[in-house]
Amino acid sequence: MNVQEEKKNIFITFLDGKKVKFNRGIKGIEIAASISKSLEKKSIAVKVNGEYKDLTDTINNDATIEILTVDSESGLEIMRHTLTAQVLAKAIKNLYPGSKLAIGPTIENGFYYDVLFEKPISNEDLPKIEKEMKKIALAGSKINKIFVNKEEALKLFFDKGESYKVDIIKESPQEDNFQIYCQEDTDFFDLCYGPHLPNLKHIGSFKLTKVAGAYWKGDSNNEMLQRIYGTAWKTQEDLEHHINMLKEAEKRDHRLLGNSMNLFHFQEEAPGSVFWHPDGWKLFLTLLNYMRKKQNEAGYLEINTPDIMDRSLWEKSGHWEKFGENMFTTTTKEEKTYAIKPMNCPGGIQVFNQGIKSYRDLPVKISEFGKVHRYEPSGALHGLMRVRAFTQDDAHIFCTEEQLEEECQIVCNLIISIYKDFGFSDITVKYSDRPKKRVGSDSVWDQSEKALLSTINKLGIPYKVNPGEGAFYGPKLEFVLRDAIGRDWQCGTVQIDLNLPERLSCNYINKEGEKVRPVLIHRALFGSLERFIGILIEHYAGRLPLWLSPVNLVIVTINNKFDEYATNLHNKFLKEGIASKIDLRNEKVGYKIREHSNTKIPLILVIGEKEVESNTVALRKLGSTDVESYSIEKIISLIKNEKNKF
RNA sequence: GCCGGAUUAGCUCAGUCGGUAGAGCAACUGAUUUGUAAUCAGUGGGUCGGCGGUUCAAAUCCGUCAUCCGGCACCA
Repeated sequence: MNVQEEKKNIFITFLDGKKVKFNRGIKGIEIAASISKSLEKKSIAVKVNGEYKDLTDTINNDATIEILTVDSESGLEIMRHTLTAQVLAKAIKNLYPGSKLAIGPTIENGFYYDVLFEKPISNEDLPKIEKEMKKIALAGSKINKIFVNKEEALKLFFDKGESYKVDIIKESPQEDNFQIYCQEDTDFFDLCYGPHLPNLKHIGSFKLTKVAGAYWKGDSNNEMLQRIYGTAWKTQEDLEHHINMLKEAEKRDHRLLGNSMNLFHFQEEAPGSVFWHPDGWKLFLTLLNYMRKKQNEAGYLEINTPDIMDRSLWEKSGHWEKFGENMFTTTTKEEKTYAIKPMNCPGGIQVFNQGIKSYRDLPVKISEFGKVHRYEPSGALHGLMRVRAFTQDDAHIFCTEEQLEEECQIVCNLIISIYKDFGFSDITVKYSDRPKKRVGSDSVWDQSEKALLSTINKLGIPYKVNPGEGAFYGPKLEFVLRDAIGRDWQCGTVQIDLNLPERLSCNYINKEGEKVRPVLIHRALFGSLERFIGILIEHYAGRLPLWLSPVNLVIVTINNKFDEYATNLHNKFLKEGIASKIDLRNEKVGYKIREHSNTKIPLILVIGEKEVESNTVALRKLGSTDVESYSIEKIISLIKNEKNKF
């Protein structure tokens, strides 16, 4: 090959490894066309060396490429992106010419657009906007792109009155190659990093789902815009499938199930605080006792500390300054100010500080099922997931710097083994480092961050980094579980604290006979019992496994000839420690079964003539229509085995 | 806290143009004695979230507060 040719040609590598020679400056669409007519038609964008590009972008160097269609995940995302940035945005401008567009990105399963409307819109306006979007999509316009420099871009959007776009351009570090996308035969254009569909014929099925508020640039000091959410799919079938999934997920909502299972309620006089009903409290205690057992086995010592302590202690700990606005306080007649504890650590440390500790005592592991109160912002409250009063399965581990990493690992292993018992496998772990608002010196932070990072790396769990999201006193690991509707909630947590031991003067005597500071690990495994119960209810859709279920079984009679047999059986179960209910009502079996199925009792035992004659029970498990026959002894041993599983 | 929406019987919800409230389920009473997800009939049940205003008249219109819902921000 001569030099001339080398200049003219580039080599394109396809995903399957095939290498093909093309002219320098070839476009993605031309490569697609060279493969097949149908690919040319189906293609929507191209991935060049891992970067998403428009089909009309030129490729000037050797590259590995992938031609994208809406069949792929990334192709689908591009479709959603075009839908929001070109179709939704244009529909909004058509219907509300005075509105200002901010940003319109894609999200999991869909997209949103943030807009400042002259007059606020509500959910009722969505069908109208959706109709306009369909009209625009149906036109199937070609999408063209032009490049402009910063000055030109600023002028374009300034003239249009799009002040948010002007802001974005102003803040951009780039000087040239601002991409402006427009639709042929219309005057609509928008700034975008792309890529976009080549035309609107590729738009699939979509639905606008909700309107919500959102701050400009996500900063609560800025004005609030309105955010329109939508979901989009390749086909109508996919869309309907997704909507049905959402509907099913809504049925798992712990707030609804908690009501129908009679577990708890909330009321106006105590916003964010739970009224636990007998069965809910039973579940609560089952979890608490489970954790108590696990922690005893792991060498923790359980304590209990005051709920209300003097302001001075909270000032000393730093909470008063850093956490004050979230604390409930109370003042006595003598005008002494107390705080209701928002955290258990200062109390726990007072227990550690009693007496002199030797290095031989470490690590000291002190646990407390402490109920904490936090004045959470009203808009944050959400069923059991976000409350103002909750019980933590809290513990504080005091150890030497040498022990720190190993102790963190032991805790992480414990968390994972515990989540396994509840059927959680896909746990997200987040690592958060130093926030802006913090106490302690930077060298202390360096040390604690290093310890936590190396712990998680040794453990081999994949994790995400949340820069600046740590607690004010130290970096943390968070174990995140997902609720039925896909919202993430922090449950377990491991936090290193090199600050509080200093502030509250913890120490131990080392080998050399010197007083030194121990390192403190805060950790919670469920996190909050309330939140964990919320997650559990949604995870199991209310069908709690037998060992957790507040009611193990209900005995249902066919008619009142069998009352005596059923009552004896019920009493026998109770004696065996089985949570049994009995239903002797004069109702049809179907009626009783329906009712007890709705309250999610795991086992229904039906008693009729057959059972009385053969001294058996007819067992129907929740969610199944099969009926099995068991002898009394067999059913008792089965239930007891299941109950004592953990 | 912020934006939008909601609040009517124990629960789920209807209530038109402003004219003093209705259904289903549940509860209660009676009949029915029933074999695996709703037997029939009757009865009772409401300061329409609180307070204020407009009006001859307010569940309905306006204001305000509270709570809840969806997000945002916050989240030790």
